[in-house]
This record gives sequence, C-alpha cells and structure tokens, in this order.
Amino acid sequence: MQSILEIRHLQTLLALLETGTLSGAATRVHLTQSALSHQIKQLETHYATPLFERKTQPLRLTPAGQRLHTLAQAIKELVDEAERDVARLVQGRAGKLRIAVECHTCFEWLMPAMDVYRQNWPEVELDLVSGFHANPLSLLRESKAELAIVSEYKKSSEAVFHPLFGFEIVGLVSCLHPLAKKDHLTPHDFADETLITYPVADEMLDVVRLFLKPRGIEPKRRTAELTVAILQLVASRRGIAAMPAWAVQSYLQTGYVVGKRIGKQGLRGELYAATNQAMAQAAYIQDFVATLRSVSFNRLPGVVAL
Amino acid sequence: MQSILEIRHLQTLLALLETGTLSGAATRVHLTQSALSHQIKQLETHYATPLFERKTQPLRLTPAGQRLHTLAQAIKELVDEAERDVARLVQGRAGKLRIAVECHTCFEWLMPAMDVYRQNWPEVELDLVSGFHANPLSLLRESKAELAIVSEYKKSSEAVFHPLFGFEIVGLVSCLHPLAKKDHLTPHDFADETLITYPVADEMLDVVRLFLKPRGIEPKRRTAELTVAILQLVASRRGIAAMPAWAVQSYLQTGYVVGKRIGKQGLRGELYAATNQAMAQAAYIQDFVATLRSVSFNRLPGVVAL
DNA sequence: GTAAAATAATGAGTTTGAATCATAACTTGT
DNA sequence: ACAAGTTATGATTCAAACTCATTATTTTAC
Repeated sequence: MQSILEIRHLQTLLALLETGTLSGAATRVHLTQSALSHQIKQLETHYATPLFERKTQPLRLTPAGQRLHTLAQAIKELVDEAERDVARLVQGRAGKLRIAVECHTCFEWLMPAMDVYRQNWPEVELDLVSGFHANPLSLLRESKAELAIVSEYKKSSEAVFHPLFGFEIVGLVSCLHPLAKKDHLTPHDFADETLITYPVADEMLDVVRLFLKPRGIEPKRRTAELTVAILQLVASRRGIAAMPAWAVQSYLQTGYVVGKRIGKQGLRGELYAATNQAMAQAAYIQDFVATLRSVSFNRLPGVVAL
Repeated sequence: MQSILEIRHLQTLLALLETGTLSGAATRVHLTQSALSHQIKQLETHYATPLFERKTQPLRLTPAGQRLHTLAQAIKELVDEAERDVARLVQGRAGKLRIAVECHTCFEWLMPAMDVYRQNWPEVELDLVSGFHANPLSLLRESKAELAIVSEYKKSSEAVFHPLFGFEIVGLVSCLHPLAKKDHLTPHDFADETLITYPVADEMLDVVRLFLKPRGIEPKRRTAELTVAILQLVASRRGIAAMPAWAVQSYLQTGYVVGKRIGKQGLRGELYAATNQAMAQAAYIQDFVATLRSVSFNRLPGVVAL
C-alpha cells in the first residue's frame, strides 16, 4: 500500500551496481551479504517483481530494477548536494585544504578525486604539500597541512584516521623469471633478488615493513622514481618489486610482468586519510574523504571498504 | 559522519509544513507527536543546527530547514514518479477508472484531484458515473464503476475501504438567528427548524443519520441542489443546514451565516474510497486514492487523516 | 494578566524490524 | 565433479524507532 522505500535501499542498489555482486555491495556499505539479500527481497515482494537477474554474470537489472537504480542515482545527487548546502549554511564558508601525500602511486586516484571535489566545493583552496615527507602526521601537527594520506592506522589523541580503502599488494616479477611459476612468493624468495622500490624510507614500504623486516630478510635494493620505470626494470629482470594491485593492473595486461601473491595469504595494504581533531568536524573535509572513497571505489579494481 | 537521512525524515518535514504543527504532522503520517519530535531532534543534532524556529506562529523554517524541505519536495516528486513507472512496468497498461460519487460537495476536491491524477496517468480512462446513486457499492459489484466515494465504513468481504479523511460537520444558521448565540446545537434545536439539505436519501445525510434520527427528531425539511442555494436559504432564515466545514469555510467569511458545532462534541464525518478486492491491488487505483488524500489535505481546511 | 488549552520536549520503556549468524542452495570455473 | 564463490533462508539478536506518560512551553481566551 504505502511506499516502504528508504534511502538505505537506494544506497544498496547503487553499491550493487558498482560492485557487481551482492557480497561486494555488502562490504561497500558495511553490512552483511545477508542483510542486503533481505533488503532486496523486501523491495521485490513490495513491488511484486524481481529487481535483478540472478544466475547471470555480469549482473543485470530487470526493467523495474533499472528504474529504481536511475532513481537512486538521481536521489544520491540531490541528497549529497543538499547536505553540502546545509553544511555550508551551518559552518559558514569552508577553508583551506592542503594535502600531504607520502604515497607515490596515490596520485592516480587523488587527482581525479580532487577534480570531482573542486566542482562541489569551488571555494575551498586545494593544495598539495610539495615533496614527500617522512612523517606527514607532523605536518598536521604543525598546521602545514589539513589532511595526510597515510598507510597505517596509529592510535593517536591528536590525529583522526579516516579509513579510505584496503587492497592487495602484489609481487612483480618478469614473466621469464623462475618465480613466475610459483603460486605465491615467500620471504625467502626475496632474499636473493634485488628489490626495486620508490626512493622512500623503509617504513613507507609495506613489503619491507610487514613482510621482510619481521623475518629479518634484507635483500639488495634499488630505487626508481616512477612506476613505469620500476615496471621496466622488473621486465628487464633487474629485480622484483611490490606494488598495489590497483596501481599496476594495466601494466600486467601486457604480460611481460606478472603479479604474484606475497605470502600465502597475500599482503594487504590499507590507506587512511588523517586529519587533526578540529578538521575532522568540518563538513568540507568530511566530504573530501567521502569523495576520495567513492572515486577510488569506482576507478580502482579490487579495492574494498575498510 | 555518514548521512542518517532517510525518506521517513523527509516525509515528516513535508507533513510539518503542510500542517503547520508537529502534532498535525503526526496524525498526517500516522505517528505520534513524540515520534516526530524525536525524529527532528535527531536531524538537528546530526546537522548541528535547528531546523525550525519554535515559539513562532506560523511555523518558520531555518535556512537549513528550508534547504532540507526543498530536498524533500524534489525527492517526493522523483520517488512518486519512479514508483508509478515501476507499477506500469509490473502491472502493464492501466485500465479504466469510473468513479461513483454520492456526495454533492465532494466535487470540490474531486475535480482538482482528477486533474492532478490525469497528469500522472494519462492512459487511464477517467470517468464519472453520472447521477447519484442510493447505493454506490452496488455499482462496484455490478462492475459499473471501479471506485466509489462513500461516507461510511462497512465491513464487507467484497469491497475494500480506503480511508480518505475525517472532518467536522458544522451547523449553519443565519447570524441573526437566536441559535447563533449558542455554543453548540442540540438535537432539540433542530426540532422547530426547517432542515435544508441536498435532495438525497436520509442515509446519505450524516446529521440525520447520526444526530437526529437516533434521538427520534424529525424536523421539517426542504431541499436544494446547490451548496450556494442552501447557504442563501440559511442566510434568508428559511431554515438551518449542516455541511462539512471544509465545504463552507469561504462562505462563512462573509459573516451572514455562522457555523455552529453540532452536539457538545461536534459531529464528525468521514469519507472513504471503496473499491472491490481486485481493483485495490492495482497501482493506478492505489495512486488515485493517494492523490485524493494529498489533494484534499492540501486544499481543504481542517481535514485530518483517518 | 491569569487560567485554560494546545503544542512541543523529554526520558523511560516497549516493540518492531533490520541486521547478524549459521547454514543451505545454487552457479561457475577448473 | 569438486571447489570456490555467490546468493537465499530462517532463527536469533539487537538497535533504534516509536509509544507512553509527563513536564515544559506557547497560544488563546476570558
């Protein structure tokens, strides 16, 4: 009789189409697969029609599902815009947003996210804090940046960590390399190789910090500034590397370099946006974090919500 | 952090502005005043701003409240439209809609409602079953109408009754008449007067059916076809009448005729849309009923949800 | 100006229904 | 054909939405 539709349902529909599976959508909206299954079933009984074809890959919506998905998109637009306006009304004009980045590859999703954000908050002064910093959190403390992209969650009374996304870090080896045959790479596989990395401190390198250091393994090292350069060196069998899966997906298509799981379980990386307490309250900052998340989810393959 | 906004909140906001009070909005959406108060407080703490100014009559929204109200209107539009589309997709082309009306005054809100409805369901053949019928329910049974406007809820296995709204029936007397001094009219006040009504069966006249008949009072009678005519006769002291408050509100402004409460508690009337079981399932019928409700609520003063 | 009526706010208590858990039923790819 | 991945289902749990009962506040009436 009456409409039971809530925004929650529409968010589910959006996540469903973005991820392509119910379980994917579930992690995206921080609920269980079961919850979403029940949710959609409720809609389907209410509208007396299925909303998507099961048993098909890729996922396909029925016409009714399509219509509701269109609605969901429109409504998300409107709600987001309205909430930005309310934030502006309540908190007044927004301020500066200087971003400190310690992660080379991050520019891949940071740039498009900033482009989107600029549309919504034209009055915010966006800036990148130039250079790479051993400890970007200190920049927050010294008020030289409002936000830092970091790869580790540290319990802290000063900084607030906003989870961005999780991903897999893959080992990169030439397709001709003997290691290319293995199912996954062990710490010892690195021992006799040259590890090619960005020229940054070891604490910024998840392979070293989480995988090699704990086992006391210290391979020969070599650095390169650019992702392409590292990939070229790997292809030329000058060493092996480790990179976020999302950063190298396109290179792997060529076949010269292959991605290997690191350790039996694989090596997971995470990214956070850190701000200080005060900034964490500001809507224009919160919305930037939200933008980072949604842009990353939509552009990067294989990233998951934290 | 994340948006807590749900459509439920937006409906509350809409009802709040339509009725002008929280408690009014509460009956409109079939919740308690307390529920809405809590709901709005939740929004206000979430957005860290009041949404409407208390201690003011009439109700005024804050800028943030305004913004959310605008959002609510836009979203209601979109959702309604989408749900109509889904209904069309699921149930196929809609059919005929012939309306039987037993109530003279009803045309006042029926016409504008039909106009609104025609926009949304252009393919539905709208029709009024001509003339007035002693028993409009029999027209449903005989498939001569899809919907009947009736003033009584009857337990029935065939018909489904959709509540439209409740209202007060006021007694109309000349401002010069001695009864105009009274706080309210008693059954006996009618005994020595001429009761002016539409020319329909007594069962259709709530004053007679619910107020006079039970006390065995049978005043002199006179009929007139048109509301204006009845009002003129009352003004000319040719008798007294009883009409829905919403139907005579504008006439009462002139001051020649005054509206009196009927009985100590006042006399309440109700209206229902009756359909048969099958039609009650059809979305194009359900939406017609919804349109009747919302148009009536918005045009007629003093009507309440049932 | 005060009393009465109406409206809103508040906090405790209850209930509903949305989410989880645990598991079964399917699909799909190797 | 079996394993891996995905969806469905029913019972249970739990949170939050609503109601109830009451107090506070505002409006209206006299």
